Amino acid sequence: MLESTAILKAHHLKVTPQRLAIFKMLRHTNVHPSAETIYNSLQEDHPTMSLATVYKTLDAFVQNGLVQQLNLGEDSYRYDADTSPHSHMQCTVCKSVEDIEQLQQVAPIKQEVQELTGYQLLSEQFYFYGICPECQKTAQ
Amino acid sequence: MLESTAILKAHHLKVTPQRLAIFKMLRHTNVHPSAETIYNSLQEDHPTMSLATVYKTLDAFVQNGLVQQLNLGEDSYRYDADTSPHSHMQCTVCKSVEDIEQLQQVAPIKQEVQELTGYQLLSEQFYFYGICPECQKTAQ
DNA sequence: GTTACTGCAAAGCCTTTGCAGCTGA
DNA sequence: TCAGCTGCAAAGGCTTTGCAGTAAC
Repeated sequence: MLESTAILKAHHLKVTPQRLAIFKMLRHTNVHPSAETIYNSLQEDHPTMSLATVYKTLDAFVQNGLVQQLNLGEDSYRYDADTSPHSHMQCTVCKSVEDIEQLQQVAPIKQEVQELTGYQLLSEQFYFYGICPECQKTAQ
Repeated sequence: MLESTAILKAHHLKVTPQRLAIFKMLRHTNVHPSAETIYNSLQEDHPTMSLATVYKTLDAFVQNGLVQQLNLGEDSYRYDADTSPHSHMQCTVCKSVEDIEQLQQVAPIKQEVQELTGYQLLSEQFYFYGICPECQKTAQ
């Protein structure tokens, strides 16, 4: 994995401790945190960092394609440092979000949409909702 | 098409002029309006109706499965009276939203996700983004 | 030395809530 | 009648903005 500092520099973003902390945290988690979650989890190491800085930083990352903003129909956005094209799945019980990488069936559906609509397709977001294996066990 | 009044009654919703107006408007449009758009377009016929009533009404409709709430990553939600399972496509230029009905490739991707994740799949939302035929012409 | 970022507070915006009065069934 | 809806105003919650001070380069 490339060094976080190098990636920020490559995008002409000034490397500050706050930015590094947010970026590294996002790259090392798979929980798809919200701005508030990020803020809280960095409170201990960066007690003076403000929520506004988290938002501004996340915005800068999204603008530069370093992070992807997820809109799962909750009250707030979630953020994902995995920028490869992939889908997301949310458990309707525990609200956790999982990445679904490399679905074979994405290409055919994109092609069908393109043929059907005449749109010049730029991107897509697939959100799946269901009950995760863990919560299925608990329910029994 | 079933009468709007009958549909509301069937869901034990009191039939008020405001609700009828909102429901009919949604059933006769394909622009996927926001709460504010609905409010504005009904101002002439229902000048005393408040935005809060629009929100409360839309919430009641969504709870009863009469209307579906769309989350396209804009500042506000959009609403769609077409409750059949279908996908949505938004033009990134003119921001218009189109329904995409009966995609053949939805079933295979759902099956792939189910097998891959072990989730009990409940629902899904597919959002496509691109440039519509109209805007493609304009750009040339 | 500049440019751009941080942090605080305040504001913005969409949406929800509380409540008194009204109305549909 | 009376449960439930409307409309007004106020509040809520997430996110953005303005600005002075500060830090990165």
